[in-house]
Amino acid sequence: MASNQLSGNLDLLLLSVLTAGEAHGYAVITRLRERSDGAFDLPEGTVYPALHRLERDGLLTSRWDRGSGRRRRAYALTQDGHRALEQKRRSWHDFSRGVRAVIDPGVPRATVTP
Amino acid sequence: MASNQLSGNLDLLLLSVLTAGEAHGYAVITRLRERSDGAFDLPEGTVYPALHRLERDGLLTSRWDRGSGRRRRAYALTQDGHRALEQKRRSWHDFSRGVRAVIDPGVPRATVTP
DNA sequence: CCCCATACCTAGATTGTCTAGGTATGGCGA
DNA sequence: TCGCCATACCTAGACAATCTAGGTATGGGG
Repeated sequence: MASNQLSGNLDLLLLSVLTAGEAHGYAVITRLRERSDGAFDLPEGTVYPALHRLERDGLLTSRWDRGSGRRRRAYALTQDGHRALEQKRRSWHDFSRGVRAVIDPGVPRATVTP
Repeated sequence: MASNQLSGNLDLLLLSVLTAGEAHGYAVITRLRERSDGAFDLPEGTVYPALHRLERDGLLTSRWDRGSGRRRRAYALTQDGHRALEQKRRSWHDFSRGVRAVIDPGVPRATVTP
């Protein structure tokens, strides 16, 4: 995948994989890789700080999980997190529609006003 | 549009609007805004340095155009530019497919191997 | 003849992702 | 049983890209 292409869309991806339910950081990375068929294989140094930032901004909560022997920090979406996810999904659709409109000149956009 | 969403995809957009033919920087900004229905209204401080970078990397050439009174720097795609554009289009398609796969869990991807 | 849209430019701020390190441990294979 | 690897977490600083905020100049319309 191109270098810094996911800049600005990482939050959308992280929040998305957490809609399936609580997960810890390492599992987020794994899920992301699996769900994208290997396209998104993010380094830990990218994901952990991003999760911390999202928690700081109130979109995620975390708890230490000692269930399976090994210590894990499990993350879950907050109410604000769900709202932000919806907003970011819309934003993504607008953005990708914009890109398509620019790179596929043949296909005109639907006109909004009659 | 979300803050830094176009990070990593700006080159794709710039090269795309230049496939229609030679254009100068200001016109690139205008075309981008029009073609995207206002979604991409990029500041000059973003576009001019990006054009310089693309020229430095050999994807664009430029010439000073004194045709219409006012001085303009007209940019055009090079051979490498065309190739890079194709590559970036493919990269975009892979990326957006990946995002869709992650954010729309219901829709499974086509399996590549039989 | 004045003003605004056009047209160009750049230094530095900002931000986000990645590199490159580090620590710790549970479980499996030898 | 013991060593090693995958799991699991973390952070400081590098790096790259975009944006902010300035600046200059000019042609043409009102």
